[in-house]
Amino acid sequence: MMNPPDPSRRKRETHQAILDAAWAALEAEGWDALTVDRIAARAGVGKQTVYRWWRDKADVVFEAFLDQARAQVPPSRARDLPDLLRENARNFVRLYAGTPLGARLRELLGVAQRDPRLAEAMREHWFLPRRDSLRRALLDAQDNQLIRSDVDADTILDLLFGPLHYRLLTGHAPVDRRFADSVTALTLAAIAREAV
Amino acid sequence: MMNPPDPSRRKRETHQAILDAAWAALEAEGWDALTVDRIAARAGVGKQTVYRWWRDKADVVFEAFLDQARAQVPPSRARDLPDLLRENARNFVRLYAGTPLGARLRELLGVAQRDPRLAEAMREHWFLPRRDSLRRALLDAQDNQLIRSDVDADTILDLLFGPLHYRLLTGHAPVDRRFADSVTALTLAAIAREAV
Amino acid sequence: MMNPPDPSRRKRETHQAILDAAWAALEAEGWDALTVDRIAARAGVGKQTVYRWWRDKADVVFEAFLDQARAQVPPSRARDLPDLLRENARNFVRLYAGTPLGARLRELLGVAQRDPRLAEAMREHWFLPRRDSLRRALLDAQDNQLIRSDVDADTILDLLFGPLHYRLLTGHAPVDRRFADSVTALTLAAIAREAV
Amino acid sequence: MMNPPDPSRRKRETHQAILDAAWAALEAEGWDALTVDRIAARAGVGKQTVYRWWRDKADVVFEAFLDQARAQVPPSRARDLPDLLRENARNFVRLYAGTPLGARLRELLGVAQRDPRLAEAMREHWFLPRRDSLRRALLDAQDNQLIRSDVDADTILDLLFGPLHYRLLTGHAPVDRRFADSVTALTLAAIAREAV
DNA sequence: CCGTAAGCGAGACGGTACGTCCCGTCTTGAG
DNA sequence: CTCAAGACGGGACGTACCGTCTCGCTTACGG
Repeated sequence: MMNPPDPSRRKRETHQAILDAAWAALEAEGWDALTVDRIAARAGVGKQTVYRWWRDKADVVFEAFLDQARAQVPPSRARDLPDLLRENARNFVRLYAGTPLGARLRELLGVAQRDPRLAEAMREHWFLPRRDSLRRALLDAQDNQLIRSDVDADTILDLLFGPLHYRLLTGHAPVDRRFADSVTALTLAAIAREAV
Repeated sequence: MMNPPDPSRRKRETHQAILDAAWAALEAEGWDALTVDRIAARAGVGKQTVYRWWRDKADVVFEAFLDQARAQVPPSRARDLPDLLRENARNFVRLYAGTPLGARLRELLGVAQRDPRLAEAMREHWFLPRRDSLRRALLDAQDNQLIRSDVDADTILDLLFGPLHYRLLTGHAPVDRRFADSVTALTLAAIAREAV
Repeated sequence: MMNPPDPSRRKRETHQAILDAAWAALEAEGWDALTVDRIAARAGVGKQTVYRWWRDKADVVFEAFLDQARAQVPPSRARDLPDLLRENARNFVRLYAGTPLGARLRELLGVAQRDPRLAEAMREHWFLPRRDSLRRALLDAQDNQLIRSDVDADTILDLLFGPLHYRLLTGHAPVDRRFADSVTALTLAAIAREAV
Repeated sequence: MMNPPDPSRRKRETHQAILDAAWAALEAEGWDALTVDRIAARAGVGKQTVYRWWRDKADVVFEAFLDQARAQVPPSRARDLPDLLRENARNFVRLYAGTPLGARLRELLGVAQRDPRLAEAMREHWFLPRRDSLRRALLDAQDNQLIRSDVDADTILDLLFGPLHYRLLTGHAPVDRRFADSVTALTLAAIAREAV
């Protein structure tokens, strides 16, 4: 029915206006109060223009989220693995605990539980990229026998990020710097080379 | 306008019929296809009767979920802490990875990200009860100096459950028995008493 | 299912309290805002007690209406037929045009269009009684050759009451004393004995 | 929240489909069994589309009624005023007494008693148009001194239509051709020029 | 003078229509 | 020819009432 749109003809300002409108509305009202109608109206754009380039509300919102989050990553200053893990854990806390960005991350991950396409997009564009650099560092450390080699790097990443996300999503206890540091320390303890 | 209903006058069969209908419909169609109308119709009940006792769909469904999950907990055979942790991790995998129950848990936790009241209910009636017995065991072990005492028991629980839930929700890697055992082992390693 | 209730055990105050509550609520809010729940609550009575003695809302309300209207009929002072007709027309205007009673009469007659049982009740307990005394006077006048005898008395009554009700219900023009007198005069003209 | 819709963008077939569905359902089931959901479903239309263009059920149904009634008016053959009045009275009986159209007219007029906006619409689009041509004829006759000039034309119209509607709504006696002719004759008698 | 059956206040219940909201698709008219 | 504006089919929502039913309590009459 609908020919695939020609991306080269896409208007750059319109694209950004939609993302901005989506993020503004999202930040102001949260996921549930957000409607595609409102995004379009706020962006001064026809609804069809939104649906031409994104599949659905989740799709736009996730891109708007990425667009925002992109700006937030500070450059790493870590010099060794412990530093790096700690820095990542602390960044997580700083960026997502108690911030609009964190609230949106929670909402998006929530929606993804019932929306496989969003889930796939989040894995590919959010979780995996963030894990990749750390995974490389872990593999390096294993190669250099700085940490145990009998544990899958991905499992180690889960040991670090799992508790942080778990608390973020369940809210049973605060996600603060102290917690970040505890998790980092425990993870490091868990993967320390066995005493010889 | 509407006085709070009197729970003592609640019809017992009706209550159960609604939970059963909710669960049946949920299992058959999933969260999104589920409507309060259908729950009511399937239970042979007026829609208002649902809304009299539950605030919304999420509320009913969570109670139906609890009602189902209650039956599934096998008695523990664990004799020491490592056993207990491993048993819990394996139970998690068995009960929630790739089962309808797990799919519902994911959906509910997802919805809870945009529904603070459901979030609160899940904390109180789902997460905390499951953590409590383990927390007691951890505190015991700390008292008896079997594990490190300088780490908060809740943090240890997050180290165990965090990774499991994280994978369940993000789906970036399988949640299987191997993973359960890895996480258990790493957690135990992390909290082992320092070599003296 | 339900045995017919024993009227001798009916509580007199309760009966009146319900009628009063119905009328009070009706006067305050009009037919549509009126619910049996509210009548019962206002009367301090169980809903079932209402349904025990009346078939439905229309039934109660009509009795409440009759109960009110009963008090309003002034004694007739008319001495001849023209006087009597004029008095009736003027009473109609005074009692029903622009009064709560009139608004309720309109509403009830409106509801009766879709409720044959109410229609029947209104004919029997409202319209016919009011027509009867006038009909007798008309028949008398015909016997005494004061008016034409070749016209059905009921038709004459309709000639008098029809226009009044018609305006009351359609509201296309005011229902005032002037109109009442015009209709009376025209009716009298219509039934005057032919000039010999 | 909702801007007023732009009538020029209204889909013509949809409009008619809704009116047809409303009338069909109305004829088949009567006012009370009629629901907006069913109208929409039968018209193959979203419920919102109904509510976009009509305020409520009464609004749609009245337009559907007008749409039907429009087709039913036979051309007049009357040559003088008596003829014209008689023709109108007989048409009333033929079209509304004992016909679906009449039943709907009764129901609508009934509902209008509790719905001022419908009442206004009926006055403007139903009663007044039908009175206008007759009123003109009456004024003509008065100018030509064929009938009394001291009586308001509207009052004369009420004298003719009042009794017909009154019987239609109260049902205390048949609305038949005989009655139509009686009322016509009496009305003519009432407005005849005084014998000089 | 007591038991038993009815009336009663209270309100939960099955059922049904309402009118609103949003989704994602389709249509139109102005630039 | 594009695209803002928004009408459209579809469908869930949560509310309101209807008239029935169920629960204890209280009242009054008959054994």
